[in-house]
Amino acid sequence: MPFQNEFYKSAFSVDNVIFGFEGENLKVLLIKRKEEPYRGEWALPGDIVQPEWNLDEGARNVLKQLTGIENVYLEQVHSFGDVNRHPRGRVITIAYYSLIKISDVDIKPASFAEKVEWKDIRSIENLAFDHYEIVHTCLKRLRLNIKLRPIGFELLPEKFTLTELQKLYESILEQDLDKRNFRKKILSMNILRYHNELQTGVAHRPAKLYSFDDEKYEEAKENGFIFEV
Amino acid sequence: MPFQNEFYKSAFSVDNVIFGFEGENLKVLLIKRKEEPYRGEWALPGDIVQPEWNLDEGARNVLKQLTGIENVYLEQVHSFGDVNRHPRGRVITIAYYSLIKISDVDIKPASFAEKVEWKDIRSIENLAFDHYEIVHTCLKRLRLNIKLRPIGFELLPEKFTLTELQKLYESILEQDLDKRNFRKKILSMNILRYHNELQTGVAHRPAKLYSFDDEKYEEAKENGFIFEV
DNA sequence: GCAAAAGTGTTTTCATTACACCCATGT
DNA sequence: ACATGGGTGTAATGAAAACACTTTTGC
Repeated sequence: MPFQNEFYKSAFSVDNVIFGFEGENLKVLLIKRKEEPYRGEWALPGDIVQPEWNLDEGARNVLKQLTGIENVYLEQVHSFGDVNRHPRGRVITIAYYSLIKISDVDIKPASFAEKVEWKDIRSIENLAFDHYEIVHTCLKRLRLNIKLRPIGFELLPEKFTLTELQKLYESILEQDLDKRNFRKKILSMNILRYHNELQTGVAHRPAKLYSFDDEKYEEAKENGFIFEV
Repeated sequence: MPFQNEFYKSAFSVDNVIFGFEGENLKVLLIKRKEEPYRGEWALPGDIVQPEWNLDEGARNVLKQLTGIENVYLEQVHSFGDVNRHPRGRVITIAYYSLIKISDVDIKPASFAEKVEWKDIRSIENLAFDHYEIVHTCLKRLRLNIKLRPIGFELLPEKFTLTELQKLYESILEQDLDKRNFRKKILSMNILRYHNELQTGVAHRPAKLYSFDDEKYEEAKENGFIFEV
């Protein structure tokens, strides 16, 4: 098997830090490895890049295998290639992160994983390989980008409340935000659509439901609007 | 030669966008290729990453071979791995940029290059492979980072005038800055050292010479200072 | 009627912008 | 004396921050 030989000398993989948001917590989809090395340990989902795949396709495939979903926000972050990062040989990995709506997903057990679970970002420790470093590098990048691009919405259901959006920002940025100022800023951007719909089944005044309006955003951009939180 | 076989199936390289600054222009060090593919065309300096090198080392080696210098600011930017980006097989390249002081450098002819030259960033067109895209991806990253970190100094001689610094920012950001406001902002950061030295040999009032003071910067950071231009 | 989160405006504070003239040197 | 870039301060503007109470619903 020539591929095996080659693999253990030098190979490329992609690893995908799949972010989701639930309740008030940012989560990452991790797998428990079924095979050596690092059998039984938690790790990022990833795969060897096949010769006929582009890098982004590799990252999308990882996601699709695990969750069945496609068309998500995906961003390449960094490549990790320390000589000794993989105990079986030289493997350079290209790290991506994806943003998905947890509610859209039914996790599929994957062949290479004993378990697949959403883990709270703050509870993550001790991952296989250099995956801990990868997760935190991606988190740092997410923190930067969420302030500069309207990508937070990718983590929320189609329709969401402003409080949910605020909690999302707070959990990613790890800082509290002022409710009034946050709402003022977001609403003044004029990139949300209000559906004349309210939350139901909550034991308090129901909140208005909004969705991100891509058309409005594109229009605003043409008029010189620059997203920034 | 097993390496050759493997190389032409799948390999990884580093490419280094080496930025320099001279006069009022941002420059990039390019080579004219001596060998196929793309013989005679301008390209980025790069190299195959040897199995025993970390990625950063690969990028530093490229720089060292070409200029003899070490200890420069280096940053990984993005990996490019489109299936067809290299006509001879699958080659994934990891792009870096470096910031160097042109005055420190005596360009060495490299074995793989017919010529090596500093090219004005605005004059660059039609590079080999996907190197044009790589240059512009790195430039975009530099534009972002130069606002958020005190790295502009890496492109200037040890001692520089405030006008030189301003011109540097203007050429990278491609926008004019107000002289008084720029100086006020930079000086108020308190991260420069004034040497009680002036420019000499200029046909106008000589400017004060400053250098970036790393100690002051570290101290300021500890007091919560965040660099931003 | 009580608990729980939604919703809402104004003032203060601070950073950014705009702007024009005198100064020191070489030729 | 003139050309060239160096050096400087203040007022106006606008964005961000601080801050507390009323509203609507379910139980």
